[in-house]
Amino acid sequence: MLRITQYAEVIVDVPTMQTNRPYTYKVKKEFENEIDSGMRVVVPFGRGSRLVQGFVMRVFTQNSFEGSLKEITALIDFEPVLNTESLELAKWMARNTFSFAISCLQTMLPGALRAKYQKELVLIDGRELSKEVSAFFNTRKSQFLDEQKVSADLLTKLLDARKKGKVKLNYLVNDRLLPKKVIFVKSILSKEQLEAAKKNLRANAANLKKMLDYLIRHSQEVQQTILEKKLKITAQTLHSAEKRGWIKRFEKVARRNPVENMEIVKTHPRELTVAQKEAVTAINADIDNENAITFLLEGVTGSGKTEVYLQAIAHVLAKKKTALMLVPEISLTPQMVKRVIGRFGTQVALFHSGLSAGERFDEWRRIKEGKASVVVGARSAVFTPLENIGVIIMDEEHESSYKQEKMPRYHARDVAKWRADYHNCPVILGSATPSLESRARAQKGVYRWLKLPQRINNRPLPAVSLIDMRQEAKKTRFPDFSQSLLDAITVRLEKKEQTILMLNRRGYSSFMMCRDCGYVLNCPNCDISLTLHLDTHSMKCHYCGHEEKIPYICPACGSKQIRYYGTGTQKVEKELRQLFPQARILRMDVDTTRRKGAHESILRRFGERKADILLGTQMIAKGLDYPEVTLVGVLNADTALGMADFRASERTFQLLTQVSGRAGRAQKEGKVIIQTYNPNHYALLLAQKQDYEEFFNQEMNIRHRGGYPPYFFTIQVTASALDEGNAAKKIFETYTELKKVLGRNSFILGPTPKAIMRINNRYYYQLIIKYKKEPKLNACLHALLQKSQRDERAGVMITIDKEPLNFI
DNA sequence: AGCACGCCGACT
DNA sequence: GTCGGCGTGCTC
Repeated sequence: MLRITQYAEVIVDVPTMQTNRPYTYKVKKEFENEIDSGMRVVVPFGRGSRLVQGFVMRVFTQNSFEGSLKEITALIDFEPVLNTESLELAKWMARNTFSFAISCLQTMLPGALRAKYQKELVLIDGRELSKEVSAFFNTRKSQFLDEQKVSADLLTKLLDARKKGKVKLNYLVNDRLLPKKVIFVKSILSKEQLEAAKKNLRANAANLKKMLDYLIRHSQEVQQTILEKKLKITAQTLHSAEKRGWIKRFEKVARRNPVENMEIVKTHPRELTVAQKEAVTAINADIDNENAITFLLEGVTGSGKTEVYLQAIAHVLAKKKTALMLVPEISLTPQMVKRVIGRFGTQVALFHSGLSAGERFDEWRRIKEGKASVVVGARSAVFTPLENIGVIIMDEEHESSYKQEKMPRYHARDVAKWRADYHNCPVILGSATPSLESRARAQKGVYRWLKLPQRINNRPLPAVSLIDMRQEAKKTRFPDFSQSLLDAITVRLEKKEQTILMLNRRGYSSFMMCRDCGYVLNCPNCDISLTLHLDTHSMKCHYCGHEEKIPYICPACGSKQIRYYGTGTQKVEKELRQLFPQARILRMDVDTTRRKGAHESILRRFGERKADILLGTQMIAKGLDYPEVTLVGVLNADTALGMADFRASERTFQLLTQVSGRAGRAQKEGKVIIQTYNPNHYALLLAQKQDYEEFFNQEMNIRHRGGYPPYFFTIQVTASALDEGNAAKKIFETYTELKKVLGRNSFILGPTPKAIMRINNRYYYQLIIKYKKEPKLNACLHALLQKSQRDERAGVMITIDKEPLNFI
């Protein structure tokens, strides 16, 4: 019988421009019936044929590659981890975001499925080894090599031994996949035997007795940790019971449940307002017609957008389809999660960065196996392998966290629309303050525009006052608090109502400066001042992580007159405690929420009214709904306005509108106090009035005059190098190249050095292309990247960011 | 990324 | 003469 040789196109895990294309491999006979596209494989790559992970993109029989082919070493998966849709999406994304295909493929999988490489040194000839090398092997035949842990001296000796053929270097590809093993406990005695054992116990063996009592009552197996918690006993007791032959302990594979300890209350569909009903009807019609259309659901805070989402999801589920709901990381609060799970139960899968690698993997697997039909998650959830999607929802669509800031620089909104096209289903973009881009598209009829103009029960919007801090700051001893805000807090404390205080920290930090000579402590690697951290008692660089002691003497002039400028949450907390010693204060910022679950626990405590004041950064602005909060204070509304970014007003308006919505959500009337140094700025005045329409009009005018999005598309090209001159040279070369190609209706801003020109000793230069229509631009930029491969050798890197959100 | 090849200077 | 520096090219 004639056998046909199979070949496979593989994308290898070598993230560089040069290797960013499929390579053809021969498929061994033994894999012929197993191999499929979307599987991960191990392949030999490069001259040394080191083993790397790869993704099979295509299996075929007609090979056109002329050179000699290597064989696939091993299949990592029994079945594909990526389906056809994911592979197609990855290809599209790589092309559209100027990213490596391998990076796109990797981001679609949970981290646990990403390859981990280990280097193994194998001893071949043990004679005449140096002392250090012998000590490294320490009688073993092979040893793992971690370059980070081995001294530079030993490393050269090891590599030397390798060159002499005494030692061989192997590359191992491991899976990080880790099914969770849980220890279970089960009694192996009968009730009678247990009773007998209990009688023979010493009188003071209280823990053993507790355990025997439990076992007598419950004969089924139980998880060890749960038993320990329930009976307040330790593993010690269980070990001793095992030794006595009462119980057996054994391992089981378990699902990690991210909402294990959450109390879920069943929720029911709510009565809809007229506007909500109209929205649901319109959406459901397009769900039924399998229309890949985009809706913009614009509704003020408290107008019931979530209920619209939930009813659309219910409609989809009734049709035996699935639903994807994207939420910003920051508003994936327990409140929101409870509401969705309360409605749809165990078919909901959660997907966000707060989960451990194991939990993420388990949720991903549930989705893939079709055991979850609703996915709620942050940005990366847009890639979850749901099949037969009936609706995709993106809440708070204006949120900048939907755009990934590192390779691949995708926007979840674009991916959502791509998938909606693939599945023929509608997308719902929801927001109280839509991005100008989306709102403009709705106006032009590109999106279907749905509005929820009324708050539920016609609750009044809270009264918002702007406080001019230019005057106020002079009056008080505490420059962060105006008298009006202090008075308002005092009243809430007396009435036992709650207060939320927000500190806008974007582009803002507390730094150290010498009063005598003006010296500012900067990072040695980056062009940025170090930030004071009171919890670790150190000065840290937020870009490269550099950390050093807090200076008490000026390093420049030796003066002791050192001051700390800027407002950090820690400093404000200290001031608050002085001002209101009787108040219970909770602080929520990156420092207090780093630990897993800390975020939830702070919010829960506040929700249980265990604190009077919640002080935090932007992260408290969204999604919270506490009826007892009647005062919201924004300490510094305008730090974002000071930034040279055309989106500054938009961000400020969105944030203030958002945070104002936190006050007075129940019966009690809410009050919002915004402290600002720019009380006449239109973004602040219109946020005060909660007038999105007027803000949209004014801002669009400004964008039109300045030639900014949404009137123009933008692309940012960055060149970076260790040597400043090389980076500058490259960006000017790029500029000249682009000038040749661009039409007369397109513009280039720059080239300029970036605002923070040096990060981790690399210098950054950038230019921004503004265009309306440039059909050849994509191809041109790809050619540019292709050509700059040679410079990459010299350490000059080019990155391209389509529609960047940060221009600095 | 990682490895080999090759072309230069400074050493046994 | 050869050892080793790292610029350049290539990986199915």
